[in-house]
Amino acid sequence: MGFDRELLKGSIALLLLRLLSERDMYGYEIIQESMRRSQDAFEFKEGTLYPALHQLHKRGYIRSEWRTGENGKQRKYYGLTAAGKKAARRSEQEWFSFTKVVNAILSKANT
Amino acid sequence: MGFDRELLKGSIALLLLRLLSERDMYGYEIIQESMRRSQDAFEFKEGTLYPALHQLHKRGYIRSEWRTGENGKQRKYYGLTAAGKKAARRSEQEWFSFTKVVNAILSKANT
DNA sequence: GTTCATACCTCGTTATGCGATGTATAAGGT
DNA sequence: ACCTTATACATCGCATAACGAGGTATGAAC
Repeated sequence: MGFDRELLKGSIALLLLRLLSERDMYGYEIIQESMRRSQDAFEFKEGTLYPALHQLHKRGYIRSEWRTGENGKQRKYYGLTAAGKKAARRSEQEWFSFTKVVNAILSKANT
Repeated sequence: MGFDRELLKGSIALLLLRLLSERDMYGYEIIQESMRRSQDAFEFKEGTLYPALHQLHKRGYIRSEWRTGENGKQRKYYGLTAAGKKAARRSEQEWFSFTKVVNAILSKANT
């Protein structure tokens, strides 16, 4: 991943919820899309992604549906439920306030 | 803590290193100081703090020293080693680039 | 016809936050 | 004198989670 792996924790769900709030996506697409947007700095591992998706599903935040892609391959598309959309907004808010607090502590440590 | 606990992971070491780069502090002081700076939004738990400090010590990033405070109580002061100062700069850099990437993914998800 | 990209998944290891719990001292109230 | 509270250190065990490794299946390309 490039980053200290520990930094990632907690932001996984946030990223998934926000990505899916844009449009329905299938697993492999999520991996590629997040790499593309981060210029390969960020790479979802499959061992991370699928369990995370399933967990969000279990929590009722996402729904899943098999569709056949243009290439004839079966793809499992994931999308947000109503609760998921709420959770997306909530977790994004939490992310902003969290980074704000960390940055506050950091900046005061510089003086 | 208020936040999704998972968000914290990985930023703990960062915060400790940056706080100690400012001045030597003892454990209890770190807890109070981080609460003060975040307006009580951020509270280090003792079960989190001390193991984290010991781990940083084991990695050679911090040194510790018992001193007697003005109130007559024994306090264990922690400070950064040379390696710790380097690690502080490194982890701060990593934090900034990490938040940049996450924000990049988030912002594109809004369009 | 074999290799590669696509596409899904699970399991076990490892790491870690932190609640619970324990110890000890000093201060302050009653 | 006694109790509570704040200070100050620490450990242990539970639960959670990232992810490397491994597994299966399909279509395309060479």
